[in-house]
Amino acid sequence: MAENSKESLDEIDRLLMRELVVDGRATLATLAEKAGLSISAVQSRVRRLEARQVIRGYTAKVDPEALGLMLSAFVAITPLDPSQPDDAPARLRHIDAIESCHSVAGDESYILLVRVASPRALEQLLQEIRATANVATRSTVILQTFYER
Amino acid sequence: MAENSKESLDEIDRLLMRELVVDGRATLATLAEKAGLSISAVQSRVRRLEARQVIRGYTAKVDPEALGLMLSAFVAITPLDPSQPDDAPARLRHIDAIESCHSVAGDESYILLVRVASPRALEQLLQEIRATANVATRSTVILQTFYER
DNA sequence: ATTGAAAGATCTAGTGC
DNA sequence: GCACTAGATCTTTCAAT
Repeated sequence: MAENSKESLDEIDRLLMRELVVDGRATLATLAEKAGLSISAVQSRVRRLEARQVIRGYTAKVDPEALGLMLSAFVAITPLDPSQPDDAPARLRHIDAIESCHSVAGDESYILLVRVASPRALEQLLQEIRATANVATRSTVILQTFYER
Repeated sequence: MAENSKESLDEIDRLLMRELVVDGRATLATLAEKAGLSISAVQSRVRRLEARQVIRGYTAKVDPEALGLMLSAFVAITPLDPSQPDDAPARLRHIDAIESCHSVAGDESYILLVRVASPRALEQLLQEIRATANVATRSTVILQTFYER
């Protein structure tokens, strides 16, 4: 994980990022007004934040249930063979249903967040995960999501 | 959680959403080209997806570590007093460090994802969570995030 | 680093099919 | 539901400070 900046972020940078998190399509004109700067000044700041990868990109927030992904779950995974190199995250990367993958300091090695259409689809996904990465899985089904920011 | 559409999404809607998840700032012209439709047609579809809340908004993806939030953790919480109404998510909603809040079908009632600057800040946050919602907490520190889509 | 201004690209709203 | 057009708004680029 390389460091990505020599200079730190000032208050205006933080303001711009806060605004862009709230509205990823905010125009430079809007941002300039809130920051009290000219459009060009805001533009160069935003481009710099993007180049430094402080801002990694922009995305639409989509309702998973609207896409038919009615079931979400945390899946904790434990490698079964300690003698093998543990490359589970790389092996699992191609599986679309896996939204995030973290290594953790807990009973298990990794925690995934997955989204599927149905309990049946979760079962199939777990089989795929176990077969692909040679791991045991422990799943915690999400009943309701109150907020995700 | 009310249903939000009578008509289902067609292939073009799905294409547009995929593109907008990859690039939340994609222009209507770009989307129109990929969809093989006119700009107006794409515009009305995107506006309709937004109105139906299939697309819930747009956001900049910001590197938490660039903001000084060096430590992320899952926090599982258990209400301590079953005789009280369980409104933990509402009580915790105002805490900025909490990125997401789900109720789950597992040993605990809720799982939060939190981001803080340091172990010391995590300790303070846990105290705040326990005091605010009258709950026990069990934390799992994230060592590395391989991907979050 | 910030400003200002001009040219080009994009969005929006209206019309008609 | 889709396409086309015109006017408004936004972004980009560049010279200047």
